[in-house]
Amino acid sequence: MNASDLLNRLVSLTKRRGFIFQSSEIYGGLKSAYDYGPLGVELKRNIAAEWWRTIVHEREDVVGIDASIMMHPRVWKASGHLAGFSDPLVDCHNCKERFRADKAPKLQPGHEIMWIKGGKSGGEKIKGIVGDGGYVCPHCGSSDLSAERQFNLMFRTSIGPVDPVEGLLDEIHGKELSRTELKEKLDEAIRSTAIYLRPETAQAMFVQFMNVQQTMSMKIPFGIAQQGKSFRNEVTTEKFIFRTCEFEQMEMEYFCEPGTQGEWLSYWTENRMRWWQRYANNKDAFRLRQHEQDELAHYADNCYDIEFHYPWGWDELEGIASRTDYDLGKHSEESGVKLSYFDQQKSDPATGKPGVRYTPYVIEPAAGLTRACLAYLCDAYSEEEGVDAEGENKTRVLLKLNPRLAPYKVAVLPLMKKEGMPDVARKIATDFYKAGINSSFDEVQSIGKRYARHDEIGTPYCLTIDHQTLQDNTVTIRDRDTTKQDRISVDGAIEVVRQRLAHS
RNA sequence: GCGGGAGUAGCUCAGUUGGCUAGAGCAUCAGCCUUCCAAGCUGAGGGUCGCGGGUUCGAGUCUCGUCUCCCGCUCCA
Repeated sequence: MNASDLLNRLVSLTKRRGFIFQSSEIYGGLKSAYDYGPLGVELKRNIAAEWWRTIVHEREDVVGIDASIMMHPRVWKASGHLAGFSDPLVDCHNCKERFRADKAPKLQPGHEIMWIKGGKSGGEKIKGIVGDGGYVCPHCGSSDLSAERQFNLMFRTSIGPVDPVEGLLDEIHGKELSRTELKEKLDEAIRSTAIYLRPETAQAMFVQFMNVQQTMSMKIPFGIAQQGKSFRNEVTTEKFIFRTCEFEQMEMEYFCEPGTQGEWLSYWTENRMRWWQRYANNKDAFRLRQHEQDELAHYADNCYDIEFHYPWGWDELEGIASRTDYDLGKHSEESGVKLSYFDQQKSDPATGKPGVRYTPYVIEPAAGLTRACLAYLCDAYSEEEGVDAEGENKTRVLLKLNPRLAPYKVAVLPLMKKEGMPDVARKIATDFYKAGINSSFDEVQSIGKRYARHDEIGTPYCLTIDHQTLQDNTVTIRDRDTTKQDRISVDGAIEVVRQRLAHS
């Protein structure tokens, strides 16, 4: 099976079985937006819950928050997103590539150059003059370029019931304005009420640093964690749910003493790698990649990516950045509020007096939840060749999801719709519901088809109620991966499943 | 956004040089049957062929536009 096949089969399976649907499908679909169906939402929540459990609940040094998606516009000014998210882009009329103007090869304006008309495919050699931008196309060298255009990568909307454009209309009514003047007034009017959907969850953790540290009496080193939606008006989108304009993040900001960021970066990269591998079948599908010096964001002094081997190759899953004191520093500067930490355990190196104040450094493990869904689905998808009861060849499709991540933990199946088996099964299923173990009661069609269906949606355990159940109150428990069955008592079934989940 | 490929039932697909009421398998639903790894029988529902124009006596088929998906560029978690 090639890479494209795997992705196609996954797209097909996730739709057919109620994991992932295209957004607004009946209206032709919205570009790069997806809805999580009944099984998809379970998978996504299970992954998120495992992250929260291991990052927040099992640690004394990390607490969670859930911040508003809309924040004060100055947050984005301070973070650099308002400026940094607008990059001037240029289209090449010759080879049709688009590139960033500030990354294009610089030449003196007016300088004469040669390039091959027709782009990469070759063609006629022609001469040109470098334009006012002072650069040429980095792909073909052409100077036949479009104007620079701004693409704002944050979603902008306005807050307040009054449309800012209304007031502007009154103001300019009857006035003769040039295009430039009009654009300025329009920008000003829109900016006056503009707010942005957050392009990352991180900033709230910096902005609320003092509130969290003080109310929870947190001592450095400590972390603030958050899961939630973020929005980016991506120039392009691609590959199913891999990159979408609306996406979900699981981010943690770990505040530490300056100078210790190196060891904490090592600690968290190792910790996070182990976490990803823990729920995967193929541990080798995850790898760590250190950023090159020229690849680092301006605020980072070091950064690792955890990459997953997707059907199209290695690509990003989580970034673990050493962000120095950049973020707290910027917000402190912009807001005028001191965002620092007073460490009473240490003494001031300058004066020797007890207690020292400093701006903490930050290690940020930032994972994509929607990407996690895709990665674990890719990891889980398997096909096994075999023969059916008639001796014909068949393919068994199964999602080998870790039981903790699987949408249903248990399927409760009456062997037949007879002899009261459905009633017995329904009672067992109800006990599982009450025990907080997500389970499915399923009596539709033959037992073989039901096993196959649950293999395909990743249900790790099937409990089957058969003739013997009616005699001695036992059921069989079938393992998804091996298809082996054990016979266990009905009364102990919940405990057996709990034990297996605990050890998976 | 640019270049390439694609879009017919829930899924996978067939549909001839433009020509009968658009089909198959699987899936779904109902009934019968009762059998532990995608069983059988009977029946049913489900499509304005992605959407919108155009050409034509006639369009799933030709043409234009548009939307969406996949591949490449670009960007990022």
